[in-house]
Amino acid sequence: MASPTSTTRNPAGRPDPLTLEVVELIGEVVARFHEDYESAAAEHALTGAQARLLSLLCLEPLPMRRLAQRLKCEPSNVTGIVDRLEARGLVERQPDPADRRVKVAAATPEGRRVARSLRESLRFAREPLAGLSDDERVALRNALRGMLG
Amino acid sequence: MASPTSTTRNPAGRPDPLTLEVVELIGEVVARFHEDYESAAAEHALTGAQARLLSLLCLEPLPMRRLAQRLKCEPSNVTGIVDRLEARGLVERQPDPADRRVKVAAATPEGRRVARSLRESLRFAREPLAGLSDDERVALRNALRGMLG
DNA sequence: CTGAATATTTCAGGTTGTCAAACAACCGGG
DNA sequence: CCCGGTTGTTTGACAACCTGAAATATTCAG
Repeated sequence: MASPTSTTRNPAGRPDPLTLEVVELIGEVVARFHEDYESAAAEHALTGAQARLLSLLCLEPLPMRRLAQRLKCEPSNVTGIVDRLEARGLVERQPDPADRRVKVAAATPEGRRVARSLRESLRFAREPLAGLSDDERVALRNALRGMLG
Repeated sequence: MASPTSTTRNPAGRPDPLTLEVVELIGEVVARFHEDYESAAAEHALTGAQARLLSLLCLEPLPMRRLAQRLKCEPSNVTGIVDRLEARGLVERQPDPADRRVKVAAATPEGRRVARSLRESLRFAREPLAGLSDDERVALRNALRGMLG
């Protein structure tokens, strides 16, 4: 379809050096991101899983089932995580008037406060991003969009 | 020091929309990366932690202590992971002739084979990267380098 | 030689994750 | 209406990961 001689197409067969380097770099960024996320969560006495779940619930209340889908894990696993957050008053289970089987998990005001504080303490990508010029940030955004699209 | 009116500098104070979007995008890339890594590991009957440790040992044998440093966890944790890999013949503990306290973990030939197969099955970043042009890949590489520098 | 420091392991305890089974509630067809 | 199948949540048993403290063995400095 495209370029006559080389470039642009990279069929999984033989990874070119550029792609390899980018993969390597992404690996490092992922590692740092995770590190920072975990330690920011720990500063708020949360585990990574608890922080992710709480952040989700701060956007909107969700039934346990949907929560499991978002977190890509089994619903039975979500039960325990919500249990622990509920025991600390950061989350509560509400009955769903439309379907008495489902329990909707929602962040409490305290939970939202903790989540906000958590979000603000996340320097993970902000700090390294500060070292980039606007042009570089735009290029980065476009490349990332392309990867996800 | 730098730009007169705006751009380039972004002191953590007020995150601009561009930075916010990039942070969001990085979050998604990180999530996908992790997903793919875990499932690639699972295809080889490895957990994520086991896959990371085995990959490290394929570069060079390492004492338990250093392994813990690389994995950013406690040495007592490494004991168990190496135990399980050793039970499957993928890793072995060797005595260090220079210091009888230390045990050096090394990948076995079988371990190296599994690790190679694992590495090859990692489509995580390769596939999304395939959708990018060379120019975009170069821009992405430069931005990532900038973030890590 | 003695005592402090280091490398590894063991143990107890907590969190995350899976899977199978139980239970309640919904829903559609007789 | 009621019955059977499906769906949402929880519970239980189990494995892995992870931490912290204590035990053990070895090194090293004085």
